[in-house]
Amino acid sequence: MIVEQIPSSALAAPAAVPARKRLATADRERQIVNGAIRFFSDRGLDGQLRDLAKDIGVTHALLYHYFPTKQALIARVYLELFEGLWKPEWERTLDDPKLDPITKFTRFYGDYTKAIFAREFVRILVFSGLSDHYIPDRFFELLRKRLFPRLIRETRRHCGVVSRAKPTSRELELLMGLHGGIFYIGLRRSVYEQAVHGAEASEHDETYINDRIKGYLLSAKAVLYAPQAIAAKRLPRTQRA
Amino acid sequence: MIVEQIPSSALAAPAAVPARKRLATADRERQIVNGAIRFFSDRGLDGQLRDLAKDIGVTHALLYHYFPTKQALIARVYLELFEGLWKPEWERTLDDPKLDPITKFTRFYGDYTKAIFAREFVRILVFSGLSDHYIPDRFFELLRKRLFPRLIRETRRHCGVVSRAKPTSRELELLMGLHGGIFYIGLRRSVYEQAVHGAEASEHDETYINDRIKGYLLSAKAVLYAPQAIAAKRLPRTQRA
DNA sequence: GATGCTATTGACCAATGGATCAACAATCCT
DNA sequence: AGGATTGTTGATCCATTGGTCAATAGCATC
Repeated sequence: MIVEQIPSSALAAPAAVPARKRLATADRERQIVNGAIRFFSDRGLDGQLRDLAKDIGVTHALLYHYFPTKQALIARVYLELFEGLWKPEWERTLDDPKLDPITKFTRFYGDYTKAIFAREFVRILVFSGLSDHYIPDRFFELLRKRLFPRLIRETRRHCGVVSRAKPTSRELELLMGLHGGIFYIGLRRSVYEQAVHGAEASEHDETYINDRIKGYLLSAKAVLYAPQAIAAKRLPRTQRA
Repeated sequence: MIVEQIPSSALAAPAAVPARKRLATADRERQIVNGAIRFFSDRGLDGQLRDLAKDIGVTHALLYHYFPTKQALIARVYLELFEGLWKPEWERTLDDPKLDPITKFTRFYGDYTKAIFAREFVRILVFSGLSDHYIPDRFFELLRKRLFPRLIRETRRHCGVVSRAKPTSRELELLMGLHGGIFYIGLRRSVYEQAVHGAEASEHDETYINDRIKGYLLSAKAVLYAPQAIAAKRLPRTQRA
């Protein structure tokens, strides 16, 4: 997604530094935007344009040739990072009548995390959350509308419940336990920068995520839809002698 | 924790603005530190000292009378926020031989979240994670040493497993699913600022958290320690026809 | 009420950093 | 090759911001 893909000449910079390289407008813009995504996701939105420019290998004045203000550049970064993130196929998978709930959950989260765990995305999501709330606002809107209802529906199906009623807070919060627990992997990796389960690589994510999915679906059955669970719903809390 | 508790006179500022109020050193320092915690947790560590000073109601020069540099003030904020966070009683609860695992988990997370969900802490934890990693580094060290081993031990006990072996990645990651899912509540509330399950207040946290705990312990039994789970451990993933 | 201590301030400094612009030069076109 | 086009730069502007300091004014003590 965020890999530099500049025509050819731009990257080939051998020993002799080409004092001034003139790129096609579109190419330079691409280069700046990609550089900005990487830069801002790393240093935060307060990062200095002069440093960004240095990273790219141009003068900071040039940035103003392509973007009127720093804010405009950030807006572009937001846009770029956000659009193309959501894959409509995810919804198709979750709606596919031929798949069972576990498969849907597994396939969805396997692919979803591949996109969502991109370091750039995780960090800018959080940066944005801490300042303006631009990204989280839009992102959660997406999740609330397109994702969570489907996952609740599949959870119910898995548990043999047929209701088409609006998801309850309790159902949603149990799901958020799964969803948030999964996102936590990305947070540990890209924000806290703590080693996630031994290996650095994200190769084993899928195993652990599948464990969690299985656990979630299992517990939904017992916690949400078992008779005693429904009975306990009214109690403020489970008081223990 | 972070509530302003200044002697009396300092807060009573009626109509006539007391042009210059002279406080005891300790009181003013307290006021500055508390103000700094709130300020930096809100605006980030890049917030300007002049703004912080304005919030407190003093000149920014005064801050330099109490702290030699901005960095020193931030260090103090870190210190203040971090020390006094960990309650040794948590370990006592988890080690109490008279309690069963579910009770331990429930009591622990009920109390732990009360401390950890403080807006100031969540945000500074994340701010720090995104820049230096001071807080997350120390905090996770704490969790890894004092908390996770105990929770794994109790998980095993709950599942009727007696091993005293070092926690496996798989066990840890399932636990991280619970732990991270719970932290996610704080993240949604204090960083994303998305409504958490309808109500703004955190009154119902406990109910939802208890659901998750029950779900976790239940699924641990099935996912980690059931015979087929142990057999499946070696497979790269659960291949589904 | 006079005196001394020091908490507090306003003014100032220097570096930072977003933004501007005239001048320059790489590429394209004829 | 010569000229037009425009991508690119260096110099500069100015508001911001961390940090300093001499002067001021609360408060305690006698």
